[in-house]
Amino acid sequence: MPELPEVETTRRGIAPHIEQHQVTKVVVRERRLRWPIPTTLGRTLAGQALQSLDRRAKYLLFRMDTGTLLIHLGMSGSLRIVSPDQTAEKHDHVDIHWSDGTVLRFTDPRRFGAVLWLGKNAEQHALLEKLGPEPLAEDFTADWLYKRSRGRRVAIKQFIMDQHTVTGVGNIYANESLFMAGIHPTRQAGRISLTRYQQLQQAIQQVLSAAIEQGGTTLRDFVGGDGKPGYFKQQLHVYGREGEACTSCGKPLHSIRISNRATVYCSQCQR
DNA sequence: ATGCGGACCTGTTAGC
DNA sequence: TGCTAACAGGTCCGCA
Repeated sequence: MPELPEVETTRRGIAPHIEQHQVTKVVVRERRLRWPIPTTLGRTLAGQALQSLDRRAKYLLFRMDTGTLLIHLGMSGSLRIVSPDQTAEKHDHVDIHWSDGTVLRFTDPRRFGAVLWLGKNAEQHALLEKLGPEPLAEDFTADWLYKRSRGRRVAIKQFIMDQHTVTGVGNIYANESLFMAGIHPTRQAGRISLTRYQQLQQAIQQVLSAAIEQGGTTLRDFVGGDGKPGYFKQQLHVYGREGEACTSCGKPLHSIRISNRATVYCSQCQR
């Protein structure tokens, strides 16, 4: 489900409700996620205060007194603030209870998500250590994209969806960014000029910032921490629009699959 | 090192 | 109406 804008929307939605509060207990109903939820999680978290809720790539990082709790939403995960008396549904796998009575509920039908305790030195953890730059930070530059791509034959779309190239770009925003930059999604990453990488770097930043402003993209069921859907869907130019007219030139949009992911583009505007 | 395909899951929808 | 297949916002891992 969630790419960077949806994760960021979630973070902003839930942070004000739980920051500076203490965990009272953790209820785990299903620990079989991407990796099993540690059986000691409740004991580890109980009594600890949340100093801040950060995001790195698509990971939410709960900075606690003695370390970091990592949550990834996978394809279908969501986090919501619920009232303590709200009964749990089928896929509500984890509840974290806080000192003021609020409950943070993790829901994930497909169970591709993750809930892991990283302890101290979280940034050295294998999942975080080798991530690329944050797309909205200053170290995400056209130069970095250009240098990293030399000699690489992968399709540019796969290249920018690689979290070691730049974090947070998933299938929707990869399609949208390439359309905005006028780059054909199958073009080899190593055969794109610095000038075009400048356009791509800007396109990624514009698409992601606009999506964050709109509260993310809701295709079917994404809701932010406040339970509201995202409105960026109205601004999608290519994703989910195969066969429809290109918003720029009017030609019907093409649809192909790149590494088994739906890829939509305009053969006229993207080269 | 790079690149590819399979794996992990459930739910919804399209097609017969 | 019911069955089956394809597809869905992610990414890790093993193998060539």
